Order: sequence, then C-alpha cells, then structure tokens
Amino acid sequence: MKRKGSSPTMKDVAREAGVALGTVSKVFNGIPVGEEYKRKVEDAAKLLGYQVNTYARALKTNKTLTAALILPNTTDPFFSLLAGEVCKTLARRGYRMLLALSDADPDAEQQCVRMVEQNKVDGIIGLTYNPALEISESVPYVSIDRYFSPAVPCVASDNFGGGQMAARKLLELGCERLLFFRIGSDVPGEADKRGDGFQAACLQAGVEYEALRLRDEDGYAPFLAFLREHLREGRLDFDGIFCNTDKLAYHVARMLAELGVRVPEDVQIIGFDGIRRFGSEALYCSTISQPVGQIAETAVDILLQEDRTHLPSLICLPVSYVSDGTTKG
Amino acid sequence: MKRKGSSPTMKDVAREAGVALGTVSKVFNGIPVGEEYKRKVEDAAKLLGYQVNTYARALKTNKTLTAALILPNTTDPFFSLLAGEVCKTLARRGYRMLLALSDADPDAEQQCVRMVEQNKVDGIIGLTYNPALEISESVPYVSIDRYFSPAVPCVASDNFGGGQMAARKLLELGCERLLFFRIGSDVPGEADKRGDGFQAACLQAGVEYEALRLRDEDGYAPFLAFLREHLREGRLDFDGIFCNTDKLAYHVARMLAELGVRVPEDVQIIGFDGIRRFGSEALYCSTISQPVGQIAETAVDILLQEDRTHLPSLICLPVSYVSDGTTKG
DNA sequence: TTGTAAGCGTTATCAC
DNA sequence: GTGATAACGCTTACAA
Repeated sequence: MKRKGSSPTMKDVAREAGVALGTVSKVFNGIPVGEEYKRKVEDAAKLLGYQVNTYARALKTNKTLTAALILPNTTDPFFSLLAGEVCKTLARRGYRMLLALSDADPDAEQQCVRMVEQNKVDGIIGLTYNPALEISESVPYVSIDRYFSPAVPCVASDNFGGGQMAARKLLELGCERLLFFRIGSDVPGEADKRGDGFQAACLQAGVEYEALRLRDEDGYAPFLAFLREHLREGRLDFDGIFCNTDKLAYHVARMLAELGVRVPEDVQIIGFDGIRRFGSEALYCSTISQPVGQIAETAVDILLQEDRTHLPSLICLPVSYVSDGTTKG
Repeated sequence: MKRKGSSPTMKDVAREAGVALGTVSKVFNGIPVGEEYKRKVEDAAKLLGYQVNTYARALKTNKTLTAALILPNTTDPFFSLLAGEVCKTLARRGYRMLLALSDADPDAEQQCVRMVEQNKVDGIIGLTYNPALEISESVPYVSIDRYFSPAVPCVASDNFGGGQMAARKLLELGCERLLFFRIGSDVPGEADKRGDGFQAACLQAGVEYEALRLRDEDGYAPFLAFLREHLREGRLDFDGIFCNTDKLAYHVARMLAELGVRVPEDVQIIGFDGIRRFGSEALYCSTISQPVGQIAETAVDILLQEDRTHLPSLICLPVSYVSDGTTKG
C-alpha cells in the first residue's frame, strides 16, 4: 500500500516484489536481470502504479530528456508550425519540449536562455533576434534562421536559392519589370538572403529591378505610397513583385486590389514562407515554401547528435515554388 | 575554479565564499541571512556563474515549477494562440511550460498525460478529445473546452451565450431565414453549446431555422451540396448563416461566392472563434470572438491555486461579437 | 544567526 | 545475476 498523497518509489516496488532496490532499477533501465525477478518487479510496479521519477533520475544521470525551444511568439503561423514540428520530432526521439516565448525582445530572449539553461535541458533550439545572445558552452544550442558563429550550428531554408527561384519564376512567367519588397527585423539574419538571391538572379538574367526594404517599425504604409507613386493611368510600372514574406504579399495584393490593379493579370506576386490559412487550408499567394518539417527534424538531429566535435555551422534546406492565385502559373 | 564541463554546485559556492553550504541555500531561497554573508555568497555565485539546479531542488521540494499543456496540434490558429497565452501566463507566474501534442488521438492524449505526469509537473492544462481520459488524482488538472466531472475544473468560452449572440445579431441585422452549420468532433464538448445557444435564441425570438451538423470526417462537401439544393434562381433560401467556427464560415463564404451569392448583401454570415489572418491581421469574417488570453489566465489561476478544496467545475468566459465583412454591421 | 547532517529517488559500483 | 551502499545537488530540521 502506497503512502497517501505521495507516489510510490523504487523502494516500495522492491519491497512489494521482495527484491533488492538495485534490481528494480535494473529492470527499469533495461539491464539484464533474471526472468523471474523481472516479472516480479513488473507486476509489483503495475500494482503500485509506479513510474520512474524523472527528476531523481536526471539528478543522477545529468540527462533530462528535455529540450527547449525559444521562439518570439506563437501567433505567427510560421513559428507555430515550427513549434509543432519541433515538438513532434522531439517526442519521436523520446524527448519532451519546453517552450519559451521571447516576444522578440533581446532581454527576454536572454532571460529565456538563462531560464532553460538553469532548467538543465539537454539542448536548446532558438529562433532569436538578439545578436549578442550569450549562450552557455555547456548546453548544446542550435539556431534557426540566424547565424551566430561557426561553433553554433544554424539551420535555415535555402533563402538565397528561394530568392533566385522567385526572380526566375517571375521572368519565366513573362514579367519584365521586377520589384522587390522587404519588411522585417533590423537584426541581420538568414532571411536577408532572400533579397540577395533575388538580386543575383536578376543580375544574372541581365534585368533591372527596383526594391523597397523596410523595417517592421515602418509598417506597410510606405509600400502603399510607393505603389501609388508608380501608378500611371491605372497601370503599375511593375508587373512582377517578390515579397520577402507571405504576409507582406498578402498586404501588397490587398493594396493593389484597392488601387484597381489586377492580380495576376497585370501584376504577378510571389511571397515567401508557404503560410496556409487556418494553418492547413489554402495558401495566401504563390510562394516559395519553406520545408518546416525538415527544418525541425534537422535542428533536432543536430541538437541530439552524440558526437559534437564535427558539427556543421550552417545547413540550408531546399525550398519549393508553389503556385496559388497571384501568379499565372 | 569549477570542474571542467560540469556546472558549479552550492558546495563550490560555499567553498568560494568561505561559508557553510546551508548558508548558500538560504541566500538562494530568500531566507534571512547576515548581510555580510549574503554579499559574499552572491559574489561567489556570480564569479562561478552558479545557478540553482532545478532538478535537485525539485527532487527535494516536490515542486517543479513546471506545468504541461496538452493540445491536439499547433497549426490550428486557436490552439497556437492558446499555447502562446498559456505559456506567457505561466512564465509571468514563474513557471515553465512543457508542450505535448496529441494530434487529437485518444491514445496519444493518454500517453501525453502519462508522460507529463511522470515528468512530475506541478499541473496539467489539457484540451483533449478522449472522453475516457484517465487523469491521476495526484496532479492538478484543468480542462479546456471539455467538461469531465465536477472534480476536474473546466474553462471555456461562453459558447451558449455566443450562440445566442449570433442568432440575435443576425435577426437584428434583418435576417429572416436562419441557418446553422456545424462541423466538428464526435466527442461531446463545450463547443456544442454554440448550436444550443443559437437554437435557444431562435426559439425565444419565435423564428424557425434549419441546421446541418457534420463531423470532421464528413468534410465540407455536404455543406456545398446543401447550399446548392437550397438555391433557387440564384437566390438562397436563407439570408443568415451561423457557422460554429470561423474556418467553416470561411469555407461557406467561398462556396457562396462560387454559387454567385453575394455576402453580406444577400446572405450574412457569422463565425465563431475570432481567428485572424497570420495570427494578427484581419479577421476572416464577422465572428463571435473567444477571449483566449482570459481563458489562459483563468486556467493557469485555477491550476496553481493553493487551496484545491473548493474548485469551480465549469467557468465560462464572456465572448464578444466583432463585425468584419460578412455581415452588414 | 550559522553550521551540520539527514534525506529526496535514482543510478552505479562493488563485493557476494 | 543479485543486493547493499555511496553519491547526484539541494532543502531543512536541528544543534551550536
């Protein structure tokens, strides 16, 4: 009979089964033990409803089977999708996931790191915006979308390739006057390469393009103003726009509709991310889709890798073009 | 000098500060200690980069300062929003959040419960679909959107009130022939009351209404078929539709557009949830909006309540009507 | 007030 | 193979 209120311990199981404490431990760690003993222990454990105390085990072994994910928020569909994939991937590996939200605030991010480090997680996956983030050497860290240093592995989409893909696709679809719209954080990150790739492909194809790059704080108004300026007699100076996120593409499409410009007939738009309405329904626009599942899988793989002497410093995963509504194909 | 690879312990701090082990512990637990000693300990801790070992502390105190959230997935915007709010609320209370995803599978849900119980969390918040879910008495549990028994507190929106609100709003906006569309899980839950409330308000107002209630497995096709059947000469038999989710409302609006029925001119639609595009942009439809932040806050409050003898068994939080595009006001 | 020592539930190292 | 026993790092009486 177990003590009221408290859960049974190995000692209880040992007593119930009439074996030694060590034997019980062995059974629960898959260490060979006499068949007879094993059965007795398992029966006793079931009878008592015994479960290994994770905390005692962790204290002893220094492994918590827990990893932490640090994210700005969970409302942005890309982040929430990523959170789900990381969580499921970790679960498949027998790990639990601690979630820490930073609101994209550098101090909060640092606090998150400290918090989870103190919590003795076995590893941290972080998507952060604090360029000076201090990461303890003692706990494995994998960064997503932001490169810190060769010592900190970074996993990201092939942003550069995606940018190229967008430019080439627009040209292939008959666009002749290209435009690049960008909004985002000040902090340099892998996503900046979307514009670089776009530029590279344009250069290579020998076509000019204009660009408007803003920071989050600027809001969307300047884009509208820009479009207005380049509107002559109901016709836009451009016929192909690459937006660095689907969200921006969504806004741009709305602005164009408001301005009476037809999409995709007059202007074709390609976004980046592959966000779906309600998380699983239609896309918002033709887009360069990120392989979120693969990103999660890769990040977890690297994080849990035994041999941490030869880690890659940057891994770029293949993106793909998906047509949906804002392009002619 | 701390041992290589391993983090410093209280013993190290005590040695460094030249005080007793117990004194260090007291400092880190806010137990009064001589000012001189306190300073010495804090200096030593800072020097060594000491952090309390959560696992050792938890083993001793039986409090982990960790709660778990069990959710079907994180792609559904309502779930991801909820996850964020719960995580932030817990963080504000000094708690960390373990996330467990069940994919709405009853067995997986049970496994999640067992997993987090074994992990010795201080409490569990669960949004689950397994009506026979076995919850250990020993760890506080708060259910969201599903009522189990008086002993298990359940937090939900005022679904009934929201349904009433939808019906009254449609009538107020001039609708005369009402329709209720429902899709969802087989498992009874609080959300079913949306339809009940709608019905009650219709009854009270003395107006008839038709309804089509489906299960997730049925898909959206039957709704389209229904609409087609009730379409005579381009005019629908109904002029007001209440959908039990925004997602359904979104699909219905698309179907109507396809059928050439104008929204909101000919038919007005109200959804339920308050989902926003990209998690923070425009709504998809006029809707009954759930107070997700309040739900999270309430659930956490109840979960962490010291006195667990007089717990409420069901708490319904106020919803609000928000007009956006699919109604005339 | 400060120091000492006994556990918390496991795991791991031994003799047996 | 099995069964005592010493840690793991911390909290908490209790003694000084």
